[in-house]
Amino acid sequence: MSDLLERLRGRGWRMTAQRRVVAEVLDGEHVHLTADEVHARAVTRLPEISRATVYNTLGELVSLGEVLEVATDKRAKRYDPNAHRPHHHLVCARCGAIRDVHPNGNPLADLPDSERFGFAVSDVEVTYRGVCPDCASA
Amino acid sequence: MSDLLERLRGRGWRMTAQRRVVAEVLDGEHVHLTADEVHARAVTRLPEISRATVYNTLGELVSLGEVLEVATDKRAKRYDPNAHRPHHHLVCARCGAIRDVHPNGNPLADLPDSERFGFAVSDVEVTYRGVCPDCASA
DNA sequence: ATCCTACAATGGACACTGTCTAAGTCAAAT
DNA sequence: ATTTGACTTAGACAGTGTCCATTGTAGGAT
Repeated sequence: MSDLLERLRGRGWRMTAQRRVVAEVLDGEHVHLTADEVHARAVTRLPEISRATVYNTLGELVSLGEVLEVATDKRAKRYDPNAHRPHHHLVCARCGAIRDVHPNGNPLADLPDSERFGFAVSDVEVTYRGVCPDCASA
Repeated sequence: MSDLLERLRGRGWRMTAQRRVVAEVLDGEHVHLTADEVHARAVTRLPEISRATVYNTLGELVSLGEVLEVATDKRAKRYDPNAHRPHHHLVCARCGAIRDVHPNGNPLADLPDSERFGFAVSDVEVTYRGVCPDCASA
């Protein structure tokens, strides 16, 4: 994710130890942490980082389009660093595990004009639910 | 929605003034209230109804399959009484207005086995986002 | 190398959403 | 009318997120 740090610096983002740590924590595939989980992991690397800073930084990353907010469970928002390849989510109904998925077709095209109520529809978010292999065998 | 009350009574649901009021508040099409909005409206009809009762009653209606929980915005859960006709949602990105929509096709079929990660996929939820006519003209 | 200053971080208070509990109340079966 | 167990209540509590005044600092200017 050093390319992320590069991109951000190129946009005039002021680099601080806290922001670097947050970006590092978010690195990887199939990462979908809540803000407090990000904070917990960040603290192990930078003990004095505050919760407010993590929230602020996550909010900025979302505004910059580098990270997506995901509302798959109905509790906390989760943050998904995989913002540059469009994808949807598959969530385990029991344990909450989340995988990124790429369905066929284009759901946007499946919403006829008669069902758009005059909206300018620009985006669609698909959440599949099921039971993951671990929970099924338990 | 008196048919709802009938159905519930038929299932041995004990009828109380509070439950009746909650069910009445939820009546209608394109209704997607948060729990506290339901409480606010219920209070106008039954001033002493408590927040806990509204939460309990909504939870029971969800368990009974009479009302759906919807997580379209990332704040509070919303409750959708339109549980008997499957549908998805179209949300205004500015004002949060929500409409029920019925897209073509079956998104479940669009998730190939190779993208299921061994999950037993049982459900899919589609949220379209855009700008509603009111917000577009403002 | 040092200084400045605007931007960032801190931490604690606050707000919102939702859950829980103990005690009181009431619908409905008898 | 009585009884009983389910329902309701009020308020405390927990988790998530926001805000603000203060303090600290990155990075450009000197």
